[in-house]
Amino acid sequence: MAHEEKDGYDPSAVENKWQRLWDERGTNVFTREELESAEDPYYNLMMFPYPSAEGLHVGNIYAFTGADVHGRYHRLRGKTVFEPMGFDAFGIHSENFALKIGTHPMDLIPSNVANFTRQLRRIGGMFDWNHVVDTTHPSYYKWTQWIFLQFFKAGLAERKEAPVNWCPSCMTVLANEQVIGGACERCGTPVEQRRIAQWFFKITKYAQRLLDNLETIDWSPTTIKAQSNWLGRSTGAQLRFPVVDADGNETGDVVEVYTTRPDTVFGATYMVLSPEHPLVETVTDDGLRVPVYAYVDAAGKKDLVARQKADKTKTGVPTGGYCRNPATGEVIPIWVADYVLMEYGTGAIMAVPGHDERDFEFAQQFELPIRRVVAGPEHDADTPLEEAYVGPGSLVNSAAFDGTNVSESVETVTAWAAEQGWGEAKVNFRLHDWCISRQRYWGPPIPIVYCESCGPVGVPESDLPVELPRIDDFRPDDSGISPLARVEEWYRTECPECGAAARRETDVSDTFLDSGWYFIRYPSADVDDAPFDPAITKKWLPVNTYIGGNEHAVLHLLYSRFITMVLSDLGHIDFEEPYDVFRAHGLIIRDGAKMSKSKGNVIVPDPIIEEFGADAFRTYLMFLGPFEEGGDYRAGGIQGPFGFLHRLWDSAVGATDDPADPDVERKVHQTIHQVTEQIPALGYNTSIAAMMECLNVIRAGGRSASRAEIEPLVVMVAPFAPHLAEEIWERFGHQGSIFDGDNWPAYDESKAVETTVEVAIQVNGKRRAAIQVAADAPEASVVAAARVDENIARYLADVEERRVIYVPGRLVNFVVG
RNA sequence: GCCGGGGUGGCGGAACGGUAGACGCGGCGGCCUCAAAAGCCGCUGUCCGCAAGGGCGUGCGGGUUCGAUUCCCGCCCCCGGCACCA
Repeated sequence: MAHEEKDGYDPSAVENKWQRLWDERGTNVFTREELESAEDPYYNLMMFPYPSAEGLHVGNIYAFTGADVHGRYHRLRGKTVFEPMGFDAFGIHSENFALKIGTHPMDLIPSNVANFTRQLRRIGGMFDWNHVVDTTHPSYYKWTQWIFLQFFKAGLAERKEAPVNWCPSCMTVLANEQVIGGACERCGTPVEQRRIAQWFFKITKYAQRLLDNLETIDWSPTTIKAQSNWLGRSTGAQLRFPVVDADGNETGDVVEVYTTRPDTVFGATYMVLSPEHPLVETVTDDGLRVPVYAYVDAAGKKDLVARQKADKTKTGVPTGGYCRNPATGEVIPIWVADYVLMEYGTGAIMAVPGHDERDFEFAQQFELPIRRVVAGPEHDADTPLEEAYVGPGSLVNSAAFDGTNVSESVETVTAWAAEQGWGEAKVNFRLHDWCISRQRYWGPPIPIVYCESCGPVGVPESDLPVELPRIDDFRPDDSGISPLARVEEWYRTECPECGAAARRETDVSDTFLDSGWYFIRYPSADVDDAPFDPAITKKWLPVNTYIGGNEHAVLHLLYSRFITMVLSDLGHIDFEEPYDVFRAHGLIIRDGAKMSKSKGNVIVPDPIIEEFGADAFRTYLMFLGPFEEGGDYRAGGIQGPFGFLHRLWDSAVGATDDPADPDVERKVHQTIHQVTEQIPALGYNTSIAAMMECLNVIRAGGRSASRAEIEPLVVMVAPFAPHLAEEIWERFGHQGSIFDGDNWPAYDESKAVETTVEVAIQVNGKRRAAIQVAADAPEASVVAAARVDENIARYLADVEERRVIYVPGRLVNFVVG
């Protein structure tokens, strides 16, 4: 009995032991000197969590484990792997939760962090606990503020009054990226439009570079595509339509429009301004001011909500003003309609109802003229339009351009407009500047002081951090002003430039600014006189591999690229892309839906780890599907990997010193080959399957393993089940951690070669038999052997043989007929 | 509507254009045990057949090929993202 207990697999004993030893020996942590002198550095990054009160859920653990497996693999191959962990703990989510349960974020977050830390240790991640980053700690946000100041000094941070997305429930401004279908991504409340003075980062200046660089980085294609769509580059032309009075004389005002189809300018039969367009007032006829202003007013109120509803019924009003179409010379009416958005292009369009679906619908509704200027192969110049025609064809009703193919006409018409001075080619992006102001409490104060005479002044770097004061009343209100604006003793200060009485900025910054640079901070987390140490940064960055969720494809990943680019331009770092490789992991699905608290299908990991151990849990999560695609979580599924580890343990603990059996050794080397190829490619599920198969061979017929057979398997399983691997490694008599040094098994091709192979015999592509032949048997002898197979002979008896296909080692196919 | 990713046994999932269903879960039968856990052995796509063997099978319809889950064309459905972006 006692003997049983000593040698039986007891996950919690093994895991406790090794987690303790890793801590005691500092297995996973680096000193500054070690970071400085690392020989083969590999920076393995995963997206840091928001430390919620609920603790880690299976989705988090899935992502972390997948990334940890990657890091551990590279470490077993002899690399020096830095794998840090941190907490993205500022933001509305924490603040709202604190409000809900009646506590203070400054009390809530440390206890959440402690709980997360406990859980993260328990799953056996290879985290460097000496380099933890907590974005809410003054030692971190001091440097977040420093980054703001660098942007400010470089003219890349700008304060402007702008229409912003306002969530009436969260009572704060949201970035465009945080508005989903017109509603707040966090609480689902319809978003309103407000005009508030905000700080913006000029990310649009970097749009082209952010797009171009996508070609140079090795990222998941889905993420690349999402970023590229989000940047939304389009090419076209900016055209100017002069405003004319009732007599057709030019007033001097010009409506500037952006279009991707300048070739259809001859079909522009009216103009549309967005309700917020500055020219609305100017062009509106006095007799129409009442309806126009009423429309503009209504649009402003409902704005983002109503505009982004699925209902796309067009509304609009005529202004009574007119433009001259510079191509045709015709006078055309100017309308105001909310289907034209102020945020895109120039906020005004030329409407070509014949060849744009939205314009067509609008023109139909308000009985505006619809003119064909493109004729497809089925049409002529006068074919009536039943709907907007957007297909290929050639221009008609377009004066000198008639007959030109649309594929070339964009260019020729633009050139003509340029020659005449009313337009030029233009590239446009969908991307907007990044609004970083938040009228909330739980974030880093924006380090700006407003002075009557000096204007907005950056807080001197020596005065950082601008500490977030602990205040009891941190509730937001509907005024659009931060809770900090209620704390006079905090916001009253002196102008850093002239010393006059001044007032601090009371907004805090967006959490995406916190997470936009944390990866640069990690290796320098213990440096307190600079945001990052130059030498260490040079050695460790950019990040080798970043693994995270694709929900951040256009938020965090775009902002962190932008910040990196700016820091590079400002000379602080010498790389402009933060992550060499990015891989998006899949999602854990349960009951047909993504595992999430709102869906109510979350699995709490702790009891599972308690029962089966972290190793089995990790292995199961990596086994349940391709890591980059996610998979279905099923409660009983862990039995398979648990049993596997159990058998592996039993075989290893009872291993003999006999030499390896050649047949088993062959399987072992085939497995080494496969696993070595698949793990770095994140093919975790098939790697585990291969190792299971290998163990099945080792144990076939109840045979005992020899140590030579099983030791390579133990090393290969170590990324998935690190505690178990360490324990067996130690029992095999090795000194120190299995993760110290290059312990990955070497693949020997000569040992993996099969001597005999099974060859399938097909007749007309259908498998009719299989024969065993020597692996190096010549074609003729294989075909001859195939021919005399009893079953095959029957099929070949009375038919003509037309062809024989031979695929070495695989099959022989007799084509008969 | 647009952009991604998918549709394979009861289930999760494997398959360089080459033996479809590896590996695992679940199920059935058996061994070990006082019992349980763990472990071990066998069977397990479906239909016909005692068997040998054969028919049918990777969402649907076509095509290319000696051979298609894989490539091409046209559909259907599911998941994720974006959405009046001119």
